[in-house]
Amino acid sequence: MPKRENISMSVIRRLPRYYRFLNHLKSKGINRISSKELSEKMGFTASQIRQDLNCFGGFGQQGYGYIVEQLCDEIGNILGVSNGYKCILIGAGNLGQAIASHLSFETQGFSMVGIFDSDPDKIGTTLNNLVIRDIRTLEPFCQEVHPVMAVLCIPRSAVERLTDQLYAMGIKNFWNFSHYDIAMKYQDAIVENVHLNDSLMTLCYRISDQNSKQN
Amino acid sequence: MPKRENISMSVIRRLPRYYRFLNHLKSKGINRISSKELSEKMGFTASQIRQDLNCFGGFGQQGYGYIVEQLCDEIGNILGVSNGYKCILIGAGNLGQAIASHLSFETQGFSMVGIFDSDPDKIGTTLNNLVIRDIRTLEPFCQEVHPVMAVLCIPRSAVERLTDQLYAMGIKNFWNFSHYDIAMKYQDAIVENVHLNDSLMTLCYRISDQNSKQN
DNA sequence: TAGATTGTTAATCGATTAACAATC
DNA sequence: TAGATTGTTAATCGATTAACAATC
Repeated sequence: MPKRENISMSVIRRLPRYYRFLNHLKSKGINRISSKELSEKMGFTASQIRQDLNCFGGFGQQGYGYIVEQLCDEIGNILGVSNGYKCILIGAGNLGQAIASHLSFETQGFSMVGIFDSDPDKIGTTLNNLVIRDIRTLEPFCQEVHPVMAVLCIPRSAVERLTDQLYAMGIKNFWNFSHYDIAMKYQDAIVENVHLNDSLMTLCYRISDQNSKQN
Repeated sequence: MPKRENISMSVIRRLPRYYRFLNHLKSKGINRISSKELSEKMGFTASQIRQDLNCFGGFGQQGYGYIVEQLCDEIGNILGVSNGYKCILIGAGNLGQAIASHLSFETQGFSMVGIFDSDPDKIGTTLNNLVIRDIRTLEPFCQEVHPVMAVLCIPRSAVERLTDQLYAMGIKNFWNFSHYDIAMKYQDAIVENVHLNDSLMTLCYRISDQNSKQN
């Protein structure tokens, strides 16, 4: 199997884009593609594409290119899209609801098995075919079901205590929408942060910057 | 004023983190901080912090450090947090609702002035104190109010036509939650993408990768 | 003044791009 | 076989880190 040794985050973050684009090509019935064609359509360089792919193995054929479906499957395997890791959602507010219903977790490598909230009005109602459970029942639930990842859609103030609890129960992988810095406290945790505020402020900077240059 | 010339995205993406952390220090009543202290608390190197800040000007005092409130204000200005750029939200589904209510746009440099959707059940109802308008009234609205940024919370299939329309009306800045590649088509657009699926798949890769290493 | 810490230049490290030999 | 395109090595570019002179 692949060579794969300390792949850089720069490469890893491009994998989903390749996967998505190859799926798109596949659905259009395209069989074969060269790194040059891919580069033009995706806005990378052909060199980078070949470098990236060769971190994991030689998936192409010299003089021919890559077979779309095969490459797509390979990248899917590398990403682990069919692993179905059990995950739970903490916080069924607006954002939690959006996350739960917007993403088809099944096809992205995860399977949502539980949703938790502390709001009595929400507990017992259903979201995305799952009952919203009382956050106080988190521990017995985890002991029985053993989820491996938690999606954190709760305010920063609530995150510290909850991550402590989750970490103690063996959940060390987080998709974190709060601004609490989990990776700083738990060095061996795998944390993927989505900082919407930061993203928005970056956009703000870029608009401001362009405006100031036009004067 | 600042030197600021072709700041790299790496630097720009760290600015919101500085801003957030300095606000936090300010709220704790801390007056002064050195790059060394900041580096330990934020997980950057002191060198990097000084390099980053000096892209925009010399905000510190030799032998003393930085005055928290002053530095915070400077970064806030650089980001343009009080610019109040008018923006509109397209798509009031789960994600759009979450975005609209989760973020206090006023304090992030933007002011939400309109929400649009095509669903008759949603049109006319209110969200975050704004009436959800018929997407067909987008053009007259924009001609009157002149928003400068659009938040796109609509499916990929709807984005192409809509961005064409928005671009034609002079809106060239986008906070894009879909997977349609706006920047590829409109070279002069400023696009901030939030690709939740990609983020999730990256997490999936990292979990899979660690698991495979433990065997 | 002496000590501390900045601003800035130089060195290192890593990521991207270019070049080309291998080979389908 | 000739042409095309990969896999891979070498060159370039950019970002991070280290070092230190300037100075509060």
